Amino acid sequence: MTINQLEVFCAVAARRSFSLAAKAVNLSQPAVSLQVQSLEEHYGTRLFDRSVNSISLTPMGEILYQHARNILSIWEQADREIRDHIGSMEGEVMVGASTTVGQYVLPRVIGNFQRKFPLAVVRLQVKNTAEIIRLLTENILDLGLLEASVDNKKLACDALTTDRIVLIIGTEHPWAGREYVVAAELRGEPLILREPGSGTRRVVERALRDANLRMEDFGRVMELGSTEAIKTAVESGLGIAFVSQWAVRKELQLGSLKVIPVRDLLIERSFCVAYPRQKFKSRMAEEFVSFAKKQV
Amino acid sequence: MTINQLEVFCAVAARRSFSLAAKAVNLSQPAVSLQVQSLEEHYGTRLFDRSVNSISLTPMGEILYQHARNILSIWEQADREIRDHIGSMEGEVMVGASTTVGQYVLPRVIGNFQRKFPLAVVRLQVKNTAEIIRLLTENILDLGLLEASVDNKKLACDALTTDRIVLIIGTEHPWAGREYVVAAELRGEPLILREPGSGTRRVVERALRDANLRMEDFGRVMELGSTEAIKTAVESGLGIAFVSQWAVRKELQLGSLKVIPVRDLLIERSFCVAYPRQKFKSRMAEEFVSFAKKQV
DNA sequence: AACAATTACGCACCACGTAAGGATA
DNA sequence: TATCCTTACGTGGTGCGTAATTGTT
Repeated sequence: MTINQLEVFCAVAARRSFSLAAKAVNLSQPAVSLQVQSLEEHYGTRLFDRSVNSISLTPMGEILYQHARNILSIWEQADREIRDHIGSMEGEVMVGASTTVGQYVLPRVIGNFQRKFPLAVVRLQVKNTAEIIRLLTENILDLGLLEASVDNKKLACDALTTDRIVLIIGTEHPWAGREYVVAAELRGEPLILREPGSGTRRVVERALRDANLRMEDFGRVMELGSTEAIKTAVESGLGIAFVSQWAVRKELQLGSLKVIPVRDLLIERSFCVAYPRQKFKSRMAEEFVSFAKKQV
Repeated sequence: MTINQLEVFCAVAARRSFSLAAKAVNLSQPAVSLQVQSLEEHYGTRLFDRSVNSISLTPMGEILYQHARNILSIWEQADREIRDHIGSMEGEVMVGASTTVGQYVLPRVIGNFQRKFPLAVVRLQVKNTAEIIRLLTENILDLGLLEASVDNKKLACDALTTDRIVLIIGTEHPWAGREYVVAAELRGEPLILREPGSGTRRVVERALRDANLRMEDFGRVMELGSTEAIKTAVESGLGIAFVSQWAVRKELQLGSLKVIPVRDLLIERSFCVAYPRQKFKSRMAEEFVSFAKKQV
């Protein structure tokens, strides 16, 4: 038996009408009928007297109505208390994040998290992946959000969402009108890359190698230390670049950059949350992990 | 959310073990896990701390546990009270039944009904179908159980169960070893029938006519005024007869009669409950009707 | 290894909405 | 005819058990 069924039953009992109750609980009239019937079947007796013009509770219905209202109020009370308790939870979470995640994804997650846990203190460190992992194994961080899964016996690692690395070009670029390009066309184009050691660079290099493209195949190859710098460079027409789709949401809205699909080059990776396999240092850290996982 | 889920949750909370709880509530361990997970998802937080060796309630789990136990006890209380009320209902039901139903089906139904409503007074009149219908239209009876559906504007009529009319023969009959016979073989056999006006006789005659068999095709055609007399006659080898399957349950168990399927002759009819379309005279009458319908 | 819990998967059932079907004024 | 409730039916979602997997002692 469902709490919902009790709600529907009470709605009918309170209004003495199936159709009004249906509107009140946002169900179709037949659905309400069936819910009540199912209750009646459960008790093996009618709960409502269906006279045509107005229905009324049978004695058994009256009994159930009293108790059902009690149950519903307790249920709502439990709901309130649990949410109150959640809202009043205090605690500190030490979160580490690698660059792209920390810059473009985490702020939103932390914002929503603070809304759910107003008293939580989230301390964020944006470092490169290796550094984050070190801090995690030393138990200085509670959890880390990374651009690739880690393989470390001491750390658990769950996928959060898949990130796509897209090719961006300036609006003046000859490809600006194209629907897509193929990998071979990239030869000779001036390519802008992140510095070595960047997670994004590693996955881009690997994908290009898989597509039989080498660094020497490109025109000028330029290295910049931040994604923001790369975007600016591409906007200025200095070349093309591969960046996370998360990094260019604003620019796409503004129209200052264009994304061109490379038909035979799909670069994807998983954003992951990593945390010590052992028990969490604080419940808040645990909440943060499960919360992050639900943020898709 | 289901009451059942709360029960499962409480079972886990009380035993601090998923596997023990699973046994206690007769569910598989994974099912219990899923129930709890669904609750945890509903509240967006963990309700149990899963340390390996013993699980414990989180503060939120504690809150829910308190309330859930309340809800369950109210739920059980409602159940008890409703059943008590049902058990204490008084009232009189005037039931009419035609012969076969009244003799072989109704006693069991009334027995079960009395168990559910110990204070109910059921008055039974066994009459022929036409008489029952008359008493119903005159509002002398609350409801009638008949061997065929009635078509009467003042009466509602619901099918209860389908009755099969079977061919019975004595144990000494040459067909006694046969698995089945075909309709044509019936020619020349001495047939024993109920008196004209019997519901059973009408449906048998019609079925035989549909199978191109006429009364003249049989050997001696004998008429007896009761099913009991017919069975005795068949047991004595005086002939074959068609009777309701309900009428020969005991004889089949005893082995004093045999049922031979007639392969190309399936005689079926519906046992029906008929009652005035208007409101029931008493709630007990209403209960009897819905009760009878559930007795399959 | 052994035990406890979770995830995966296939099946069956159930709840819902739409549409059609009474019953009553 | 109009209103209200019930029945019929197709679909999507959910609960279940079995089996495989993970994680811990």
